[in-house]
Amino acid sequence: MIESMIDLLTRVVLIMEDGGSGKVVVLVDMDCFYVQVEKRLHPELKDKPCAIVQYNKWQGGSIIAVDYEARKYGVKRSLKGKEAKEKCPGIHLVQVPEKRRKADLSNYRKASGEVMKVLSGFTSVIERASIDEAFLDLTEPVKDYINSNSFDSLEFHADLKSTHVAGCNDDDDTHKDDCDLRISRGDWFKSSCSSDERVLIVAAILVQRIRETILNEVGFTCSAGISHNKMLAKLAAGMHKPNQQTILPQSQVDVVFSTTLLKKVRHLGGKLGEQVQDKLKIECVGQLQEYSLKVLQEKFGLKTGSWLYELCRGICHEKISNRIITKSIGCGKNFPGPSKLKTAKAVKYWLEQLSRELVERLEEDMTENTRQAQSITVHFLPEGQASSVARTFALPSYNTSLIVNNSWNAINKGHKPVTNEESHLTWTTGILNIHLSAGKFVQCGKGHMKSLLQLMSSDQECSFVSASSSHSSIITGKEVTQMTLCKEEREDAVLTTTPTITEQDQSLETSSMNITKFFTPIKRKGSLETQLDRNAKRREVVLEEIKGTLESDDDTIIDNQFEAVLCSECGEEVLKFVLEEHMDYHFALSLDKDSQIN
DNA sequence: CTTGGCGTCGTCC
DNA sequence: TGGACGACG
Ligand SMILES: Nc1ccn([C@H]2C[C@H](O)[C@@H](COP(=O)(O)OP(=O)(O)OP(=O)(O)O)O2)c(=O)n1
Ligand SMILES: [Mg+2]
Repeated sequence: MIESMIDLLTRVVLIMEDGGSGKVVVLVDMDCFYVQVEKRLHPELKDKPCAIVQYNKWQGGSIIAVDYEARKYGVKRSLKGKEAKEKCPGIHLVQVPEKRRKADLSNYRKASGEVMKVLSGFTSVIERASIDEAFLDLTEPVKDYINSNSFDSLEFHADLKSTHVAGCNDDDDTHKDDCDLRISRGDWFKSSCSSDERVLIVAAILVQRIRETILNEVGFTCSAGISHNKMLAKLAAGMHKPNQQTILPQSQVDVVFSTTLLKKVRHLGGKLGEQVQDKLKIECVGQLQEYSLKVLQEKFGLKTGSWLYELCRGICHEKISNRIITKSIGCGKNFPGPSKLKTAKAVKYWLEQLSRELVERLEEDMTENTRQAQSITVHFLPEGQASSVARTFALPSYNTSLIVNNSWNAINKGHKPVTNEESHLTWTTGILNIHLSAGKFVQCGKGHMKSLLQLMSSDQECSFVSASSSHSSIITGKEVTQMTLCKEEREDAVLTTTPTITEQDQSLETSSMNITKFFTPIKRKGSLETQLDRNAKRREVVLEEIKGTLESDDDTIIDNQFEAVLCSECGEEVLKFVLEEHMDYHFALSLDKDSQIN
């Protein structure tokens, strides 16, 4: 009787563990990503120790990515270029490209897009987690693979050359030799008769294939973690790098967690992790199992408490959203100490630079993803303040002047000039950071067009799925007359943040899409101009743009020559009869920027 | 110019 | 809703 009770309880626990869910979650993480991007561009650097720096004027610039050769010398992120040279004299430092006097990350974003596109050929459920990471839900592809392939377990061993199992004997780095992984992992493979573990082995075969495809098609290596949820997959991915993959099954959670530092777990790398460590006097995630749900909730709150309670048992309900493009597009710049922005002119200049970059990226985004941002948030950090201030305004069209103007007004409201010397504004306290971010995207367009990327990623058969099972399910005939707020593609798993024990209904068809309409509402200013007559026409164009914006701004209608208007280029009050002269200033500004592009 | 600089996402209120 | 803040890459 008592035994059967215990048995029942054990079953309940097993079901609650994510291993019991049968889900397969993978994190793909590119190896030293920016370095690989630059090495692809400059193949002569391939076998050299290498790091990426931005802004090399001060102390040789800051390092933001380091390859594995240079890491051997102790070079790491956040070092100055100078310091890296001291540690590794042979290191090659590649600078981040600059445009408009700021770092330009577009190369890396594009490369990231290439990777996401390859990934989307393998499963319809992908979440872009960062510029170089994506979570994949391989639950369905694994099922399909099992249903369409008769395999014997020996085949696994041959296929899984770069695969580790977290917490196994050979899993620490004590053996660096080429010990035969098939033998060293053999025991685990043999004893892995639970279906949860079997699906992870199958997943490893698929992931190996995915990684090979990425290498062949875009030329980058990556590492991967293979498990049942995001937390475990992320943890596993970091265990063996570069160019390797790690399985972390539920059965290995306890042994792995007994030595895993709290801060290594996703979301515990910051203040919360420190709090947990300090309040409970523990170091490793596994030690959290000693505490009851009640105690954890008392100490850390209801939500965080139950999250911790499950987390330390390998359970994590975090949803994998279906999205391979960003939900916001932003750009910003710091102006530390000596370079802080002290004058209105300086602030306006940098607003102009940032707005131009933003509009450029937004326009590319619109053609690529048939969507339009509806709002801009400007963040700025006044000297002396602990944190930055944010103000949001509507973005009716992709127009640089409008963004500059509204941002300037926002900054002026939150940060009044303290002194006004000789007709130009001077703040005694400067601006240390400005950031512009566009968001609230709406899908747009007429007809049932989809972007190229969406078509290729969602509508096609998964690459390793046999022809027997079809995932395609195109919803037709639905009328969409307005632009629709961008939402993630979903109709799949029901995942709650509470530990409900629900059998996942994994229906066969998983790829549905938003019905979108084709849409081309934005005027392309000067798009037909040739390079030759560009400058000749430029002035006119600038003037027209400025006037156009002035008139379209409700509170800046020009009535007579002596009225002061808010210039939409800079937000400054300008008398109408000096407006033209004032615009010369903006014209000069625009030429300045053109010259910086080259 | 002390963990930098630039960029994303999610939660809380 | 927007805005502050945390966490991450
Ligand atoms: N604080 C950070 C962290 C990362 N990155 C950029 C540069 C990295 O190349 C890329 C990916 O970050 P990762 O943390 O994944 O680091 P790497 O890919 O460079 O190395 P690893 O092989 O350890 O993943 O993001 C950055 O600019 N600033
Ligand atoms: Mg990486």
